[in-house]
Amino acid sequence: MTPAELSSALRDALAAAVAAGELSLDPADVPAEVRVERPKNREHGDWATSVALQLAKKAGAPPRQVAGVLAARLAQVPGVRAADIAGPGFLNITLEAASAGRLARTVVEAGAGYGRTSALAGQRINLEFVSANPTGPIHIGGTRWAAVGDSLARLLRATGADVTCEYYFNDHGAQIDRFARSLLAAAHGEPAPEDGYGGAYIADIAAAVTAKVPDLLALPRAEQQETFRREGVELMFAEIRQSLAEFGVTFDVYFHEESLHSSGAVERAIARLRELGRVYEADGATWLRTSEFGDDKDRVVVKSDGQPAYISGDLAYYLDKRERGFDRAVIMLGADHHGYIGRMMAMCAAFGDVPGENLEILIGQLVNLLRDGKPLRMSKRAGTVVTMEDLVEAVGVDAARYALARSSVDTSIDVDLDLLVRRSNDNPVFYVQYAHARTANVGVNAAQSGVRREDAFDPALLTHETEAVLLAALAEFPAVVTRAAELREPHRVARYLEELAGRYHKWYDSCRVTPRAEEAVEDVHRTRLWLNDATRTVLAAGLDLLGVSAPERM
RNA sequence: GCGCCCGUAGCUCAGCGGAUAGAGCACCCGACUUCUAAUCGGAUGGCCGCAGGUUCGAAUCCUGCCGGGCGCGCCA
Repeated sequence: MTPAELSSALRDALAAAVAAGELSLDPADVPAEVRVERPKNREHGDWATSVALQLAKKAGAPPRQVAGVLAARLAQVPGVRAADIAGPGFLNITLEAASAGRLARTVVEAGAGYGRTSALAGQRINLEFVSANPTGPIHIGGTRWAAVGDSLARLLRATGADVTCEYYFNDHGAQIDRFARSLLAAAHGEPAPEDGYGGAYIADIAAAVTAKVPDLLALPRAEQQETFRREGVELMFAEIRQSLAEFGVTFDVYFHEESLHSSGAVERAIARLRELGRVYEADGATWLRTSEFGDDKDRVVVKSDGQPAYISGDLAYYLDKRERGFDRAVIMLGADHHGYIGRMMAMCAAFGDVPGENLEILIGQLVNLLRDGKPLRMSKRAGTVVTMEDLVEAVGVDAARYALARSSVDTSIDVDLDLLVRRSNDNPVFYVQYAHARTANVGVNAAQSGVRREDAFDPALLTHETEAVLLAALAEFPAVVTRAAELREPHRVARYLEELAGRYHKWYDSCRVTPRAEEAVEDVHRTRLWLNDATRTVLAAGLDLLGVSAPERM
């Protein structure tokens, strides 16, 4: 019996009790869905609901009495072993072992499809993340968005959404000029410009450009700079894509800001807003009335020198996404950009859309790097940047992705390089991966011992305490996936996997799948193999949602 | 000054308004004739920043403080 089935049974019991006059409750007050949850304390059964507490006032009866009515009816439901009233009015439900155990087979037969839902079916989502400027390698912050964003995309797809992952490539504007001048300076052995970029990669890129364009340094300086700009951006872009690919992250669309300017999309977006009466001219500039939509002040979209302001690209980009048919544009930004939320949401509203619905902005807090337990200050200009490549080289893709994705993006996280470099088991990814490897190994041993799933499945034999606990965790997976997708919180999957791995390890410790040498193979072994393989299925599916590998051996 | 995020065990962090607030690490004690000990069992460790409010019930929601981080441009 799955939590969903139990929830339905509870709702039916409630409705029946109302119909029978056992509860004086307005049928309209019967909740459409009765939530069941796993009690923290195992002594409180497999599942629990607080529905009686919530309905007591409306029913005009003490909570425990309401719970009693439900308990009597629920106890009649096949598969339910006991329904107990506890505390102020909780209803604690214990399932028959066989009823809970059947899930093992359900999971194995569903395979990778177990946990997939249709919660977000029909939604067309454009998910934009990383979008690091092509003026340097992806640093640690961008790496966090790569890990979290890619995992979120996997989650959204697992819940039925149609997702396009997009990288907004800021290849337009003054920063690119600074980048070009930095390359130029490096090629001539000059120090980096005051407002430019430093670091070894600048010299590397400059050398690569001069190697590619042989007589470059003989050209007029302005032409040199233009070539460095064009070729440098191209090389940086290739390097970024390469790093992302090695990190296991690929985007469906790499969107170039430049194209918005060259295609006239920026002008069209501003013209649209002008038609809607959202812009005005003042002080020689063109302004957008964002303050009418909750922003602190109006924003300049075309500067008095005639150049489009940065936000104009965002206007055009947002409009472009909507015109491409996306219901929702979801953008992940670092905390240092949270000041944009107001104007971005106002822009969304100015177009006549619904902020928070058509446009969703996820703000992630920053990553603090530690070395020897001390904060490491990063500076792009000084070249003291820890890049995605540095991190991967130090700890590997799996550990890096897992470490960055297992915490809520609302929290700034500390990543201690020395800790991760040590490759110690401080990193929970090993704990989870090891559990998966163990399930695989158990499978191999079972096969060698002649334990075969297809010979028997008798869920009534899964009676050990650790089995009930493990099964309950497996049952929760679809709800975890759905909730993680809806809340855009991939870290929930990681935390769940750690919990599941722990329960598996405990079960492994007390329940053998393969008999000892002198023992015969029995149905209990065969049935446990189903449970082992069900756990393996969920661990693999969960790790996949995080973009982390599920090794067969470690 | 204004805005956003955070404040939970020694450390890093979980915790959809529910029961005795959890995990990993660190520290201490135990379990390797093992289906892989990268594991498991046990012990220790908490004014959930502070003060009010809402509620049958608050770490969770609201308000105000305190502390930390990050932002508040005709930069990109």
